[in-house]
Amino acid sequence: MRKASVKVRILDAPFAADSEYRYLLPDPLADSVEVGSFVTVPFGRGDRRHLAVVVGGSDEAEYAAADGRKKELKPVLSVTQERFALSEEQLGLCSFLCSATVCSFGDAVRTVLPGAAFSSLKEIWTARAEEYTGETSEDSHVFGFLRSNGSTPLTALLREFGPGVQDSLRRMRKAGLVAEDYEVSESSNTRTARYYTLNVSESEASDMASGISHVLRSARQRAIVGYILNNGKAGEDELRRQLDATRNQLLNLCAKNIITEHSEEFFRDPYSMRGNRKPDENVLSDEQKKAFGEIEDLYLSGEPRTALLYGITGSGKTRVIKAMVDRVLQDGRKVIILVPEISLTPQTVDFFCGYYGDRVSVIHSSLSAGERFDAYRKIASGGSDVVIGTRSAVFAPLKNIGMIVIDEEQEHTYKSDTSPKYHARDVARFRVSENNALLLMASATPSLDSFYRAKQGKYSLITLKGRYGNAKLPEIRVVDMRREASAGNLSPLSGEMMAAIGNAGKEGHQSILFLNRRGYSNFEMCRMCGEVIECPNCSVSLTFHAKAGVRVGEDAASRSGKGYLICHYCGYRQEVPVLCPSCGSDHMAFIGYGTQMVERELNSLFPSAGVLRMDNDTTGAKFSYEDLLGRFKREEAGILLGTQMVAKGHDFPNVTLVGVIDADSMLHYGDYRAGERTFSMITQVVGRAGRGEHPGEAIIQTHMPDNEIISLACNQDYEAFYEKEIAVRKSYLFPPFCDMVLLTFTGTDETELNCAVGPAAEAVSKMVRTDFTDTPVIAFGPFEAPVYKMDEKFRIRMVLKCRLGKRTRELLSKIMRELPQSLPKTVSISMDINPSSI
DNA sequence: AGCACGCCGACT
DNA sequence: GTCGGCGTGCTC
Repeated sequence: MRKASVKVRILDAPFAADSEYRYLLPDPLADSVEVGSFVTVPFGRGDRRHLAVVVGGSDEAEYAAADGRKKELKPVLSVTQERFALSEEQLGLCSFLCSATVCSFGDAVRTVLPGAAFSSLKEIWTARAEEYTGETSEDSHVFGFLRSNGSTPLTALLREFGPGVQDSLRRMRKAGLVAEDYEVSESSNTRTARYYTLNVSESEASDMASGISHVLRSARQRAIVGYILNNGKAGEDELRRQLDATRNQLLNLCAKNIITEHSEEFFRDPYSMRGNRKPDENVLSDEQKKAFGEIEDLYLSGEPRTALLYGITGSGKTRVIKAMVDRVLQDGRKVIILVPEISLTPQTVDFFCGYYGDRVSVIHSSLSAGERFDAYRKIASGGSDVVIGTRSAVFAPLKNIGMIVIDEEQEHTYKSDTSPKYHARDVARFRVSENNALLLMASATPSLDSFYRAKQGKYSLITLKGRYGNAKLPEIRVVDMRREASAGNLSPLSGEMMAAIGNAGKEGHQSILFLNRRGYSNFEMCRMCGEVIECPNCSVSLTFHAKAGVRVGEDAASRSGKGYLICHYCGYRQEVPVLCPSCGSDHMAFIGYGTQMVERELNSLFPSAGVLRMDNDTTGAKFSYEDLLGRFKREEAGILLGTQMVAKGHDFPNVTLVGVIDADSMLHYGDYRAGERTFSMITQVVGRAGRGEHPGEAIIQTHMPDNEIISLACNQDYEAFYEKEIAVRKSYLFPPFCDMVLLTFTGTDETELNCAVGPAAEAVSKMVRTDFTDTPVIAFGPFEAPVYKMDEKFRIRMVLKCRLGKRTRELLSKIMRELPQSLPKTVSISMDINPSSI
């Protein structure tokens, strides 16, 4: 680039200082610097070197400083990371992310590039003189250290000498005694995760863990064995975090042959082996042909368009999508297909991998950093025509995108829960308009947002009504659990449910049961004083989890030693108290039920059926989803019981019964989307039954058979549900009739947080009042977060209802820039625009 | 976030 | 009179 200077964005600048800066472009660098190049530049008073990305050129060589005087620009020092240079579209994506999520430019760059390809500059110090000729003894120590150890990263020096070392280094640099160098630290590709399994029988392990056998004298080692026994296997990270285990303790246990160490060698791309399917058999029904035609017309318009493909489960959405992918590839253009979660939608992934073989790149969460990087380079160099993956795949560096597909469009996994908190749908819309391409969203239960836009004509609505083949929607029965209770049945399973499971088994069919609550019992409570055992780090009750294979009685004494109380928010675990910690009574009761208890119930009711439980506790290890689903598909078990994860994915032709054990459980979250989520979940689960030649049946257990959402879900009537729900949203002003911004104040010191929040909220309200006298922005709060204390941090929130636009975004950015300055160091703020849950 | 400038209290 | 506390404001 032949320019006097360049405009850059500093990558690790603090949010308040995150703006465009200009630097002189020295002649020797001019040829290797382009828009999108990564460079290093001196920044701040100390002229520390920072990584920056070039966003443009300029002819000027000076700038006006804050005091109005002209100042000379500093020079660009070097060009680095040339293989990562950002394309025009990627730069645009970064700016888009910044404004859409209120994040720094650096955060955006790191999101667009593979993983943490490079995090920041590593500062390395080296002695540059033979002898120390300075004055202070501190300096002489540091100098001596550098002399004898050679070049040392600053982080290591800080560890060795403490924060004062920075002053020493600066003094000695002035005297020419030491010098720093910088290198870009790329996250290593060789990270191998280690995990451990038992090498002794369960009963031996159990004796060791409880101390009955005296093999293990250290409490820590006993805890480790107990943990692995309880979980089947355990990762090293997990053991370090949960039990403070050290590598030495683990090696010790390995040496005693009690546990075995494995390293994560099968971390490879599990989808690379998928065979080829014949590229034919995609015969569309008349209705599907019509849908395809409409979508094709939108695609051919040559303008950015969005289509919402709405069709009930089994209506063949995937076939229509496949036909469109073929159509786009024919033109030599590329396709991105987003799925909610790879391991939960294996059939979609298999389907496309089968057809397109090597031309597909799959991006999924279990790729190691190195594999992720390889996939990125393959895609960037034009080696893939189709990219299929979870939300981050929306950033795939494909050129000439013709279509982006979002399958199961309503899923909340498309919204990132870490900063920058982007929604893949928004990013997809941006890329589609950059590429004049088509955005195709598909769902059986679209989000209210999208269906509303479709109804308004902003999206083109394409509907599939028929279930193809001989598949019919299952017959649905609703069971009133209040009646069960008054008839004396206190089991989580109603008489009707038990009978149906039994019948399915007798006929050689399988059942899927859905319960959105893991663990054994919900919580432990004292009958005498009402005390509920809570997590010490979070303001939530602890859930009782039984150890694998252990039968559990009803009182605390019989449960102690047979499991743990576990926090679902931070992972904290403790033994089961037999006596109430508050009043000392021994009347401790366990309330509520989860998947573990239902599993036990099923095993005793149907001892020969075979029960597979699928929840977060049984799918911890890599590929255990695939294992469980595979075993169920091969009909090694008659009953699949699990949380949300049983609702999606595989076709199980032999499943005739689907049971929703507690349809109400999700309705009671204080979230305006609880209804939407309940509806979608029930609809999905019900759609699992009767996909083969046998008619299906669904049983829905509820305490509120008259609840409108439950009954609409039972009737599978999405449109009636939509009409009802959209009216509620309109009258209470919720999305899609407004945008929501969630502002969270987090602090470790409760008093300091509480003192700071009042004035901060007042400052926010004031900004809203002064800047927005015309457009309505309504500020609510501050109030405590639903889980006020989590992982030893306290959280207080504000909610802004507004309409996102240029000015509102500026306001939000101003809040994030200015508010932190008036907050104590222990309090931080974060912002989530249109959060997936409240 | 660093880093320097600047304006007040406990020391020689 | 000076050293040093950390409040305030800027970073091309």
